[in-house]
Amino acid sequence: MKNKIESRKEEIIRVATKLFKEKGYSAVTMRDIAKSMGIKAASLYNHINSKQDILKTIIISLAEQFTAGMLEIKSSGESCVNKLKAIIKLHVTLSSQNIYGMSSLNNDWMHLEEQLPYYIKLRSEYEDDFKNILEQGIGKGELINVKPDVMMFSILTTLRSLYLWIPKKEDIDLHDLTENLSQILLDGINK
Amino acid sequence: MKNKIESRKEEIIRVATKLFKEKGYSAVTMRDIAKSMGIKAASLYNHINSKQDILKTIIISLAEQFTAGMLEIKSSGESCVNKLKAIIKLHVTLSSQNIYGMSSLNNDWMHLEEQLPYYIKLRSEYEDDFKNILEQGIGKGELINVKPDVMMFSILTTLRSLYLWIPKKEDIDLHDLTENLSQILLDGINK
DNA sequence: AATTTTAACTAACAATTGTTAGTTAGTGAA
DNA sequence: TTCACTAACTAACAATTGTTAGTTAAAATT
Repeated sequence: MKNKIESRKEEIIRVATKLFKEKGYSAVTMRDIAKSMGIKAASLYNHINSKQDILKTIIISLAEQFTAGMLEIKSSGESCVNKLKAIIKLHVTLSSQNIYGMSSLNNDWMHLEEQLPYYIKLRSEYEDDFKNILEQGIGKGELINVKPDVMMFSILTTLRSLYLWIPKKEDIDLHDLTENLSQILLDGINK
Repeated sequence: MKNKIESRKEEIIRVATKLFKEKGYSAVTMRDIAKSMGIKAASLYNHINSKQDILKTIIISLAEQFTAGMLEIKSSGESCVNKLKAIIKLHVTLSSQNIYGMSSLNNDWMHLEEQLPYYIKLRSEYEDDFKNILEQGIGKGELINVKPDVMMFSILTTLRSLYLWIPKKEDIDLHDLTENLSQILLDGINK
């Protein structure tokens, strides 16, 4: 059952994810998805339950990967600065592996229906964990004493937008990117 | 003709802008907009030409304000760091005055039709100007020598996402926010 | 008072939406 | 060979979409 080769269902989700990034969930029709695969819209329903379900699969799977990553970082016992570097790396990794899906995660989460409260819970907990790390860093004197809200917003929105930027640089080295981002986000650009 | 009081057309645009932020352009119907105003969808067409036209008005007007702001900064003769601070202030100002419209600018620009090339031109030029300032800063030794692409991406995506964050803090002082952001974006958070 | 203008309305349109029902050709297992 | 299964198809559906036409009551202008 679980083959290495892509199942038809996975293909639908992959194609849909790319279309969702280009036009947004609401502007993509089932006929668009079908046409991209060279079949008819009705045929999609042999493999998936609904359009909603495609979106849910994309978003929840990604959100849970971020949650799992944060859990590991949180309990790593590293310094706060190292935890922040690990968060940066987590975003670079997941974003580069899911450049299309990140768009739905960022822009189409409000079109989740039953799963909306669950998504919001995951996101809130992620942000709380992030903020806790920053607050500890301030408390221990590792970080400057600026409002952790503003700090988190600034860093997290940069990381959340990585998907917009990674595909533009085909030759990009992800390790370099992680290093450069860490430097910029942690130490600033001012000499 | 040009009264201080809001015209019906302006009211439509204001209401639509808010709905576009909540659900995205494609998911908002003319009947949604009309319902929010307590009238019927057909009545909207006494004041506006099309749904497209509402989006165009929102996005192009905002994009042109950013272009105008950048033009002023570019030719100010200030140091690069001060130019960057001015850009931060520009984004805080325009974002706080247009928290709903910024969402369309960021997420619904691809649904522009005739005006899409013009929008893309404005955006490219803005980013080129931004990058030039960074490159000059590096050349003069004001800024650290990291890829200006990564620097611009990091700062600009933070600034472009301000609209998501400003409304959450009702008591926010915009001057404080500008200062905090300048510190974080320019000098980092590492002590 | 007569008129034009404004801005709402109802009714309808053609196109498009997500989805279901029923059918059919091909594939692997019994 | 027979059988069940897979995955495509055509046809259709009810609902919703942006928009237009024609009407009407009130307000502004003459």
